[in-house]
Amino acid sequence: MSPRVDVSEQRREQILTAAETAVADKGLDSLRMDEVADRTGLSKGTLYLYFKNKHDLSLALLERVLDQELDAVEGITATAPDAENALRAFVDRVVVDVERVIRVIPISYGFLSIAFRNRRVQQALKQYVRRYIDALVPILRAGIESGEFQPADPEEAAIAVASVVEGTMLLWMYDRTMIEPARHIRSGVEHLLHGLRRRRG
Amino acid sequence: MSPRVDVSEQRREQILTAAETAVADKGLDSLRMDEVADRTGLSKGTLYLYFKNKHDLSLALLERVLDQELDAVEGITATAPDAENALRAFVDRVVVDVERVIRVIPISYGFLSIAFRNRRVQQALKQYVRRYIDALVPILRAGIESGEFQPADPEEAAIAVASVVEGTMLLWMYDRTMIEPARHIRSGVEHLLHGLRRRRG
Amino acid sequence: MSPRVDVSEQRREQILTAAETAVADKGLDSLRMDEVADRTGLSKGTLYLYFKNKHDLSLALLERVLDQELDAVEGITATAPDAENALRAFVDRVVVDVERVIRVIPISYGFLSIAFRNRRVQQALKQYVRRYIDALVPILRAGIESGEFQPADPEEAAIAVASVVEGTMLLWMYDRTMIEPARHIRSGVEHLLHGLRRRRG
Amino acid sequence: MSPRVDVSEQRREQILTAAETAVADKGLDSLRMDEVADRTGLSKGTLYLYFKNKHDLSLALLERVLDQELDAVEGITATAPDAENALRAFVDRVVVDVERVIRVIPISYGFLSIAFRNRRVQQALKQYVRRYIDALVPILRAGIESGEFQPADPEEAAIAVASVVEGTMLLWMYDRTMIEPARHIRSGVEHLLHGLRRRRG
DNA sequence: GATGAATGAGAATTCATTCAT
DNA sequence: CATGAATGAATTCTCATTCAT
Repeated sequence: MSPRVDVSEQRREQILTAAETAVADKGLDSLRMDEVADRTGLSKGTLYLYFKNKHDLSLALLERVLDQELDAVEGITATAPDAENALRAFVDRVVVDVERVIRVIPISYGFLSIAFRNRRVQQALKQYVRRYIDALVPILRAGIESGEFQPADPEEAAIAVASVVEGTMLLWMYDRTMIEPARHIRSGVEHLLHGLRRRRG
Repeated sequence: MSPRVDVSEQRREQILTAAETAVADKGLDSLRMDEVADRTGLSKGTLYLYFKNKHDLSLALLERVLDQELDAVEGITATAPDAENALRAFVDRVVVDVERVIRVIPISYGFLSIAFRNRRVQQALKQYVRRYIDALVPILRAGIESGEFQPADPEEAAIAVASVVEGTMLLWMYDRTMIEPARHIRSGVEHLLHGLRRRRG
Repeated sequence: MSPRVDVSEQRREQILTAAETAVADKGLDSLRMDEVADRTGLSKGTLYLYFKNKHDLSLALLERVLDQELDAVEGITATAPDAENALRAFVDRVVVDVERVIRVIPISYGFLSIAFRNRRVQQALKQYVRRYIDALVPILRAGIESGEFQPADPEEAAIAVASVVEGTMLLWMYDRTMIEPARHIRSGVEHLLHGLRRRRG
Repeated sequence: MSPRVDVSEQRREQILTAAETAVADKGLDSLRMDEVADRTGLSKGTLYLYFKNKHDLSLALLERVLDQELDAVEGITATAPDAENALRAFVDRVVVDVERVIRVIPISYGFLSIAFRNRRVQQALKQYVRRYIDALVPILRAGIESGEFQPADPEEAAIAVASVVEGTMLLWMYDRTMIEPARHIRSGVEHLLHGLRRRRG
């Protein structure tokens, strides 16, 4: 809204974008400051004007990746008529940007191993799950409260859905030929839905 | 088959065990040949008698971790009376071993980002999923064929179960306070079971 | 001579004062243009309008420190009745601003190691000693010529006095608990005085 | 005495010697790890096997310089018949290796500015003064107790002597043409001696 | 087989200096 | 005059790998 956009913030984004591409191309452990500089067209020294050190840049990258991920997830406005369709809408949305996800998901995985030791990583990851689950709980609660779903703990159900989504993605990382993310996420969630659904008669 | 176990194989195991502990303590990216040598009590040069280079050692480590994981999973002899209880036995076994898993799981995650670029890593991970699913399929097929479960694709159902197990574990890595692996793996699988179960009447 | 002090000169002083504080706080080798800019409130570029480069700034700093030091020393108007008391007045004056000295003395010391290699530093330091000794020689010469002191070379005696003063200060830098500058400078000079004094009888 | 000399200690010495020469040639602030490596004929990496980092190497250098200095000072066995001649012997010895001193003294000076901030430097410098004074006190005490010198505090007198020696050296660093260390240290100490001496008659 | 001292290519980081605005 | 973002050469430091013993 301000007439002059903060150049500094643009630079950070520019650098993070370059870093993200570099990581997507070569892996987190092959990330080199030199290469980030090259890809931005900036000099190496400039990177250090915006990030204290390489570690700091990496963490900022993780945070940005998770944020974008959450933006996608939270942006799902369930305009669906019922919980079941809301959940399907959710899955559709997740499945739609599987392409983007595959580029950046390994970034998060690369950080899992330091999550125990680094509070900032820990915070970022925790917040991610928290918000992810928080996006799902209302849908499930609505279904349970309306009687569309069987009685259940909404958070546990949300965690089940999230684990199917994230777990399938993970299996897909393991084997990209065996797992088809769109299909298997859908079928997994359908199985859950089937279990959740109230039986008539 | 020789009565005398190859000393050389013992050495490899000794080294891999040291490396595994090192990675569990400090993360894959902080793995140093120096430290492996220290933890083994061997000299640095000796490591190179048993592994071509660091990369080779890391891959051997990944393979060993996945193998041990599979040994646990495949060792589950379903002596259960029906598919439902066989699945529960499976989950119980997985859950029992969560302590060990948490130590070594980040090792696999650390390799996910290389999987695209390294065929040997890719093979190891693929095989892991393949065998994991292969351990589940028979249980589900039996249930479906016996009419205990509703008609479904056994492999898809197996993938759903696997994704719940692995996905919950992943979420747990993200947030160890929010997720309780034993409880949430069980409740996730119960939701699936509920969906799979054939409705009577 | 212009009624209006040169703004430019004010800026230089402002910068040198900031630099002096920075050096006092963190040592000469930790002096950073960045920090001088910060402490001045000026921009880094501006520093280069007033000093050709960092080296130039450092030298100006040395010269200013030595000048201030000399101002203090030369400002001692010996209104004393005799040489002995003139010398005591000198010491009193030196001792009085030990607090200021301790802040800036390390600055000179930091330059000693460059003195061999840099003519300008050398000139500044030489001039300092020259004027320091020149401030003392008249006092000692007066004492010697009046018969108050024994026959001696006035310059050698002046150097002895200066070495006690500067040497005690140096020892004090080495160990601030063992040496008390005021007390030990005084006692050192008293020993010299005692030796200089003409014996009666 | 052990049949096999510790190579590791030799290497440290070798490195420190190279560093000392480098510092003597170009000043402490121009010390480069690269150059030390070149001068030793070792590789850069090797330096880091023996010293944690550059700072650590510098401190070891300071410690070695001060130790050698003290070895020289403490090695003065006063076989002199009286205190006065013992003191002269002391001065003679100091004066004799002025050549070596001039090479290494600026090293200590370079550290004075961080003495406030670094405990290890502080300890090294403190110990230096302590041992320096401790080498002088016995001579002066003997003279005072035997009645050769006038009543005085032996430590204060020792500090006076030390300040003349170190102070003259310092002035000499300031101006190498004006000060002749041998001559002016001698004349300074003679003035002190004259003051200390008991007057007859 | 085993050792561990030495290596050196490669990466991160620093900071005086410049220059377009 | 003043600015401060950008630079990049210079330096420190790391660590997998080798090899003489």
